[in-house]
Amino acid sequence: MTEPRWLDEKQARAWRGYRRMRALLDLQITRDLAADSGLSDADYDVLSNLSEASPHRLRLTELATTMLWSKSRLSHHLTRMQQRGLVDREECAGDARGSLIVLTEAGLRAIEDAAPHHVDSVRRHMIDLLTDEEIAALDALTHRVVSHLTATS
Amino acid sequence: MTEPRWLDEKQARAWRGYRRMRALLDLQITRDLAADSGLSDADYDVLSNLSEASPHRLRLTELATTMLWSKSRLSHHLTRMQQRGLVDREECAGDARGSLIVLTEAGLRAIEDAAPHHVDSVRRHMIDLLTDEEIAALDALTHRVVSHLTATS
DNA sequence: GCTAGGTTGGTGACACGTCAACAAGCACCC
DNA sequence: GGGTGCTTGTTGACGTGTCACCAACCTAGC
Repeated sequence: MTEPRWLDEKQARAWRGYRRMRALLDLQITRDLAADSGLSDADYDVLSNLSEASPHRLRLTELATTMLWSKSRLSHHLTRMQQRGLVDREECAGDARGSLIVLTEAGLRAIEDAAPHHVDSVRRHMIDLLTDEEIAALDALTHRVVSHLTATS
Repeated sequence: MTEPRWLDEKQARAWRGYRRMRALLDLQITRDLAADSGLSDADYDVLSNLSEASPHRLRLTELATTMLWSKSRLSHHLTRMQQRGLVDREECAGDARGSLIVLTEAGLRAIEDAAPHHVDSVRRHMIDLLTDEEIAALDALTHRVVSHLTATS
């Protein structure tokens, strides 16, 4: 490290703002989700990904990579969700190692009940507070950062 | 819940982009921090807050509220950091219940060594990828959301 | 003073995440 | 077809976060 290039005033403000929003928004949305639906963020993400899949089932590895989770974490979490009846595991035809994660009836009901509340929460605490220009800027900026991060690693 | 107002295309793109950036950026910055300095995000935040305090010490409750952490979490984390010699606890003159969290010499060295690398990481993976207009938009937008969230709760 | 009610920090039990290791299965190549 | 090496999903141990509870302490009102 030669001469560290510190952030200037504006950059520092933006960075700290981002960090703080991130933390507060997380807390609030987690709270709302738990109060409205009894689900955790993690539960919601798993259910939502499964519900968007073709016949409501996905390979564990596939689910893990799209969620940016480790297989281990997902496996642990799925056993807990399985005990609550939200998902199930099926054997995978064609690959005897694999297991298919299936959305159960109860899981489908859970995500369908939760989604409207969740969208409302996201709107109230973030989206509806932004102008169209800010939405566009956020879209552009986040996607640029995302492609940088997925290219590098 | 009457008629749920789903997100339109642009809003959904921005929201998903935000979520994905958030996750990827976290992973990357955590990785960098661990590789460069052997610190976790949590460690860094604690040390950075302490180093900015007047005589390098803060009440536990004060630190917890500025970090948006529970006192319990902070207390647990501090005992671990204390075992590594990064912080220490002092008795609090004037309030026998309280304890002052103090930055040790080693803790100061740790944060001073870590900071340049950390700033570099933040620049490379986010700040330097944004235009000045985007920085300004991010600043405005995050601070609006933050004040909404702090006002409500 | 002293009592009632709030605050402070800590603790133990439990939920969750990470990491390393593993058995089982696939795929390829000779 | 039988190594060789990679992939898949699971497990156990351990580090970390959450929650409920607690003792010690402050503060105000009487």
